[in-house]
Amino acid sequence: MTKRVTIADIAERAGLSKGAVSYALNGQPGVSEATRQRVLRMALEMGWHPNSAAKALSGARSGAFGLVMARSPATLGIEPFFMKLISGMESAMAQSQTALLLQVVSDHDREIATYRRWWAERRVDGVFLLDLRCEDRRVPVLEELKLPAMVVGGPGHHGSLPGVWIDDVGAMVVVIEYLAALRHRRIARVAGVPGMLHTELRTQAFNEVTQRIGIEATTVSTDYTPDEGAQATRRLLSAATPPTAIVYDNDVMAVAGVSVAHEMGVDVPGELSIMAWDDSVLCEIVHPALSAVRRDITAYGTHLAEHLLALLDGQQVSDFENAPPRLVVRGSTARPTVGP
Amino acid sequence: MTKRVTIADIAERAGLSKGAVSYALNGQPGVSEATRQRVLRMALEMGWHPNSAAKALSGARSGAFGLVMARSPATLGIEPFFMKLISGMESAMAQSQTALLLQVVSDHDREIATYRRWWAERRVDGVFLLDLRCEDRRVPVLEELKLPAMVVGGPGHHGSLPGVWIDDVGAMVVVIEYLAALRHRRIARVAGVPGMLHTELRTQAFNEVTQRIGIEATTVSTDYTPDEGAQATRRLLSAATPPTAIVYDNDVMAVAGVSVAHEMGVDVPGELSIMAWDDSVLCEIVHPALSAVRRDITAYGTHLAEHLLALLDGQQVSDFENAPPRLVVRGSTARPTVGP
DNA sequence: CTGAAAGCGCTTACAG
DNA sequence: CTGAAAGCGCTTACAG
Repeated sequence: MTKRVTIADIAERAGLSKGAVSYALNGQPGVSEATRQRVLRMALEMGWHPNSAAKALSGARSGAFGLVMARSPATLGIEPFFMKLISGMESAMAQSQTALLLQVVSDHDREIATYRRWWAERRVDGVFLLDLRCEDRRVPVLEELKLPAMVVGGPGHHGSLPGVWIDDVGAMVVVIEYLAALRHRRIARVAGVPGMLHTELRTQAFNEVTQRIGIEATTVSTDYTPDEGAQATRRLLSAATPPTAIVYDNDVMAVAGVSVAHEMGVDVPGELSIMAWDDSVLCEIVHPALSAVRRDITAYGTHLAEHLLALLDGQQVSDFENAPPRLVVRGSTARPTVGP
Repeated sequence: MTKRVTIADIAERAGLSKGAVSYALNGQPGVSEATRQRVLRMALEMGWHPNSAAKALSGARSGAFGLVMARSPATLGIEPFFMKLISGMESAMAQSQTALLLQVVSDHDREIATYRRWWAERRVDGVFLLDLRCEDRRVPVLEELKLPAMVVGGPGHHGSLPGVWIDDVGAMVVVIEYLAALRHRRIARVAGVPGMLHTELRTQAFNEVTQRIGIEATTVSTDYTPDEGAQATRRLLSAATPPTAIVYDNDVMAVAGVSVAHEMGVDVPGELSIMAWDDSVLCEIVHPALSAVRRDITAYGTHLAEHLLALLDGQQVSDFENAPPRLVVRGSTARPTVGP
């Protein structure tokens, strides 16, 4: 096991040319079925795996997809979202022997530089674009490079690149209608980073549905960190007529919100209902456990990878909407006990 | 920008052979300084980047390190540890144009299969081995493959592979002595997965120091999930003489512990002090904020990558101990108000 | 100091 | 159905 086996070794042992072995191994026409079986058996026996560099160099694919995460060190790793997404991607990629190249950068400039370098180096066959913005400089770059890409987000604002998303608008409607049915009349929203498409879609839906139902609505923007989530909560609860329900744009800010409520002596859910957006194990471990909008992130990742693989196979890939989110009700939401 | 630039293009433009261009680009002797500068300028102008496959195939490195995470979907992504570690690794790898290949698998069998495949495919130049166990089947496999590897953990039990670790034993001594100084006399430990080296090292240190000081000690094993952390806490607090302090092996279990205390009406820190092991933003967002053992995980990752790069450069790489952890005291630890 | 050539391990037209 | 050969884009001894 100290030397790597090549197709030349197999060819020699089988008494064939390297070309014939290659055809056999790749299921190409040009060899008899008997020969193919013999070669496949030998390759397995000898522990052959294709040299990824040689395969890539001879025109085939590099066998890797790229994922760049542009985030500040502070927000890195606190949301379970990304590991789940990655895990879902890989379960689809494993079957086609595709690896995942991960790069963490500080901003979009470096992210774009990474795409250009990967393209020039032929490092990856395609990429996943995270955190789509309404005006996203990265989209035209990927279009220009003709680097196959799947956008994590939508609908809209992803140019000619195919997008995969989850229906945020519908979920927001469900959330607000539920809270309204519980007789909440003042609802606030602690939103994520402005300019991100899903933030804007949710804000727009929030505004529309609250206006339609006749609910007093407030939105506060944050950078997704628990620190800003806590500050936003303090500000909202310090108002003359504070909201009786707050909807947070992620799980960690909602957890921070519960802590602020404790700190200020505000009863959850008696005086304040709290709703988290991505459901996660975090929502279950705080007290009270948090009601949340649950999305199947692993399936999201799987769909993204499947579509990117299809794109490379030359198939027509269109946009795709995942299964809609579900509302998971736990102890943090209830009919308010304090009158308006 | 639609066609990739190769050294042949540069050679033609410069009126040189491909070999000369290669020497110039790689800082090898064999070209005059003037020629080298001219070639470097041209390469930059023309947007040249080496084709990673060609480079790898011609005997050089693949330019990638591999990281396999063997975890159940349930525990995936809840600890900020890994993203921080990865981020630290990449900051060192970026300078040497090395990419990170990430693979998520379900168990060690698949992890080992991944190492064998990566080796045969020449996919990676080296790997990082996570979650070292006392009896670790993966170590002899990497030794057999002669795949350069850095072990995340130690000291000990990593065979001939170099390890990088943080002093868990010393940290445990500091933690217990601190709690003892606060007059805690019954301390429990909610430990991670048995068989993991750092779990065993901490347990051993916990037993030794509590015995030396004369403290009543209990250890409960878990799988690191908040669910088991919560259950362990309930069991400990239901005892006839419950502990007045609990040390948890990660942050999410400590947060779960706080929730259980709330749920059972146990005052933190009055009746129960809670200490988390890895400090993270989670510890800051709960109420009360958690005292914790803080380790510089990003630096940990950076050291790991630096050492693996050095190993590939043929340097003598020995084991390395990171800067010791620090005790960060917040609101969850105090002198117990209830007598023993 | 420079050029021509072989080789890395594959794939793929092109002849037989 | 099969073999011999060129080529992918680099690196690196080997001659000049």
